[in-house]
Amino acid sequence: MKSFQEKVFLVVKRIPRGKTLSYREVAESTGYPKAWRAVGNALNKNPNLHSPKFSKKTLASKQIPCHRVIRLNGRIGGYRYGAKRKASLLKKEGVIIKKRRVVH
DNA sequence: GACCTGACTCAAC
DNA sequence: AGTTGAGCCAGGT
Repeated sequence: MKSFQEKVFLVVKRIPRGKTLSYREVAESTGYPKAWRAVGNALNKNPNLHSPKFSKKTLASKQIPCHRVIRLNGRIGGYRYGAKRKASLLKKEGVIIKKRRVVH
């Protein structure tokens, strides 16, 4: 039985480039529709972020694209290395951001 | 097992 | 539009 956070990582991993998912969507995909809080928690401990290789300058997370997970209202939300980086990362992938909000 | 944390969400103001 | 309090949940202490 995979732990909850492993499922989260799995779901996040298969988010296609240029697309975003809300924490709630991710939670639902894992089978825990109301565990969005825990989703954020899981991403915070994301193994990807623990890897020094990907810190600071290297934005792209090849393992887990945690930057594609945003808030329900379209706002960026949080990011271990700052929401700004998350936003620029998203932009680079083709996501349109206006006034710190993601546009569908 | 109880208590605290947090990259969340919702409703109300 | 920004803040606040309550509700939510897995994981760590």
